[in-house]
Amino acid sequence: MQRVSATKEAILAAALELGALHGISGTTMEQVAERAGVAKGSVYYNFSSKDKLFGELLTTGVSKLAQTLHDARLSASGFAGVEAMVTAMLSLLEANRALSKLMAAEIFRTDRAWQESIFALRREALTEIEEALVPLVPAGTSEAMRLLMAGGIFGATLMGGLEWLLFSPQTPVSDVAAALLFTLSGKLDAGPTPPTLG
Amino acid sequence: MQRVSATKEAILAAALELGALHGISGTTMEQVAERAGVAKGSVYYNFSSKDKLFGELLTTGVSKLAQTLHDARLSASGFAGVEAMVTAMLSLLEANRALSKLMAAEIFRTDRAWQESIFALRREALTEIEEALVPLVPAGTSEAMRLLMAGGIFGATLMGGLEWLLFSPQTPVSDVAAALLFTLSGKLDAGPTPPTLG
DNA sequence: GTCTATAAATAGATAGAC
DNA sequence: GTCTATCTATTTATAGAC
Repeated sequence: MQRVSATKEAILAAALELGALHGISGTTMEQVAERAGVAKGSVYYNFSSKDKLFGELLTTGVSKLAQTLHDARLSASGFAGVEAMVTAMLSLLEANRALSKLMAAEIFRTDRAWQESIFALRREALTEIEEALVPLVPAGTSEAMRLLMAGGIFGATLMGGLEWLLFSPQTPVSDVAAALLFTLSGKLDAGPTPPTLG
Repeated sequence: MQRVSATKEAILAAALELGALHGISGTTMEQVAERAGVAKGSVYYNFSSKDKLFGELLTTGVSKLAQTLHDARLSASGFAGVEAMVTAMLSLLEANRALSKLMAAEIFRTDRAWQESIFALRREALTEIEEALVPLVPAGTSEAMRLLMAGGIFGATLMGGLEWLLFSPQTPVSDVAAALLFTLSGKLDAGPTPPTLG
């Protein structure tokens, strides 16, 4: 009584790897079928269109990322919460390299069929970080500013993580987390300071 | 005695806008020609292939980014140098939104014809940031660690910048810079500390 | 230098046998 | 559920008139 069939799993895995290598538009359904070890007809039997296939892939992936950040945020408070989120996100990137590359390339696209749901999930992930920042920024800081900061932390982790996985994958995750957190610590770590930001 | 013809300029501009909207693989030479107001034959007269066209576009763009970071680094020392680089990069992103989106989507692709030159230029940009970090990190910090930090700062600026331009473009660049720099200040700003990083 | 027309290959998607 | 075969449209690229 498995949730999804083995064929569907194989198709999703093939699409993920090919999408990370060549982008979504650069990946053909024929290639997906070949890599999954099935015929193209079987791909269309499981996914009615290319958009549906990659939409499901990305929605699931970003959703998992948001959930990971949520769990990490609840695991610690103060700056330790941010540390936990960065570290958990790095581990997720390491365990899902293909998905990470795909996300990085697709997260700002504005012309996809699945755009709305991805944007909503991305916002969900950012909001997790933003909420962890509330007690760490000056009292008068607006939510918009906190979201920009959250975007920065998210971007630092995603790009730093991809830099790591592509160009120095032998570095242990703890070192990468330490490097990224070093650039983030300091004022955040010191707790609330007088309001100087809009 | 212009360096490039008006037609070539129009083609490059059209390719840039369309590439930012639909990705490179998702943009056709026919669309580029139409948007540039020329026939497809004229596009191929100026660029022998689609790869050459987008390769030139990206190479020029990332090169400009590296140059911008270089100039900003020389304009100030210490943490002020990092501040100058982040602010200059944000201004560049704002002035070249389409290029920014294209870069974000393409900078980690590993299957492009122009991959090597882009990777070299990206590394050049990162090295600019990395050099500015030398006097700001603990004495024993390795170059690899500094490059990871640089990747984080680069990613924070790129993603924070795109977040800004896509979702709250009314925010002035100074506020965005302040938000991103707030998360980066602190330990960096405080100068060298005892070596605790590999 | 710019155009139209077209070649040659490939894409997403469907039909229908098994 | 999975396959082969195929339809239709699109894509990169070229040829050759102007």
